[in-house]
Amino acid sequence: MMEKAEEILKIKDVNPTAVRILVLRYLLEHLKPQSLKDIEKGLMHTDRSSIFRSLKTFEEKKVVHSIEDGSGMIKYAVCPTGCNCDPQDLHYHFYCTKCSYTYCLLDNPIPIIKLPQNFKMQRANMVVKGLCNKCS
Amino acid sequence: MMEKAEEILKIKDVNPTAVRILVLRYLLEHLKPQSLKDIEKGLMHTDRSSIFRSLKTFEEKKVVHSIEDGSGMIKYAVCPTGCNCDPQDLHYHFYCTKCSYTYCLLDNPIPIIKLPQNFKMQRANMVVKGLCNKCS
DNA sequence: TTAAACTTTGCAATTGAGTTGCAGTATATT
DNA sequence: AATATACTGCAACTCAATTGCAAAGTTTAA
Repeated sequence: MMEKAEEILKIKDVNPTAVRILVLRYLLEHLKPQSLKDIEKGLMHTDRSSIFRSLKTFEEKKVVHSIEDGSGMIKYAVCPTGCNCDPQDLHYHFYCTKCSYTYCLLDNPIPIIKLPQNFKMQRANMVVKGLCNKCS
Repeated sequence: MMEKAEEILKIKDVNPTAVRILVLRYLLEHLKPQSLKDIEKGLMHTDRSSIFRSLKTFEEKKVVHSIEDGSGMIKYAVCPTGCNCDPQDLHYHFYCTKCSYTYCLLDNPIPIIKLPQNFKMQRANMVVKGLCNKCS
C-alpha cells in the first residue's frame, strides 16, 4: 500500500508530487468514494485547492473517476485495474439519505440502454437513494 | 393548456397562486426538464426565491419531480399522470454534455436493482451522459 | 552550476446554485 | 372590518467548486 500510490501515478503518467501522493493514498485507504471535503478533513494540512487540482488531474489521467451521488458533493474513487472509465466499467451507487454514505453496488451490472438514433453515450451516473442497513 | 396548470394544482391540493401558475405553465410548455435558472430566465419578472419555493412546494405535493442530471443544476419536470414519484415511475435521463439538454429516455425501464440486505430504496437517479443527435 | 522555463502549491478571492430571514402584500376566516 | 394565515420580493447568506496570482519547487539547457 505504501508504494502503490506512486506506482499508480507512474503508470498513469502523472507526476508523483507530494500532494498527489497524499490524496491518492487517502483514496486508496478509504474504500468508499470520498468528497473533496472528506479528503480535506483527512489531510488536515493540505490546501483545498491543491487537493482539488490533484483530483482534476487524476480524473483527466483516469486515476480516479467521479460520482455524482446527489449529496451535493462530487465523490471520487480510484479506478479499479483495467477501468477506462468507460460506461461499461460503471456500476450503481447507493446513497444513504440519512448517514450520507455512498456505497458501490458492484453486484448489479448496468444494463445496455437503448439510446435514440445518433445519441452517443460517454458516461453514466446511476444512483439509488434510500436508507442503508445501518439506518433503516 | 391554459386551464391545465390550475387543474393540476387543484387536484394536487396546492393553492393556485400567481407565481405557482406561471411556474407550472412554464414547465408544461417546456417538455424537457428545466432548472431553476431556466425558469427564472423564462419568467423574467418573477423572483428567483419565489420560483424556488414554488418548486419545493410542487415537489412536496408531487406536482413535479426533480432530476439530478449532473449538470450542477437540479432540473424539474411535471409528474405524468399516475406518477407517485415512486422508484418504479422513474426512467433514465440523457444529459448532453455539449448542449446541456436533458432528455427523458422513456423507452428503457429501470431494472430491478438487487440491494444488499436491509437496504431500502427511496428513489433513484439514473443519468446517461454523452452527445445527443444534434451535437454528435 | 547557474539561469531560464515550466510545474506545483498555498492563499485569497470569486462564482454560482441553493437557501433563508424578514417585512410587506395579498388572501382567507371570524 | 379585524385578525390570522399564506404568499411574495428583496437582500443577504451558505457552501462547494473554481480561479488568479505569486511564491516555492523542479527540470532543462546553456
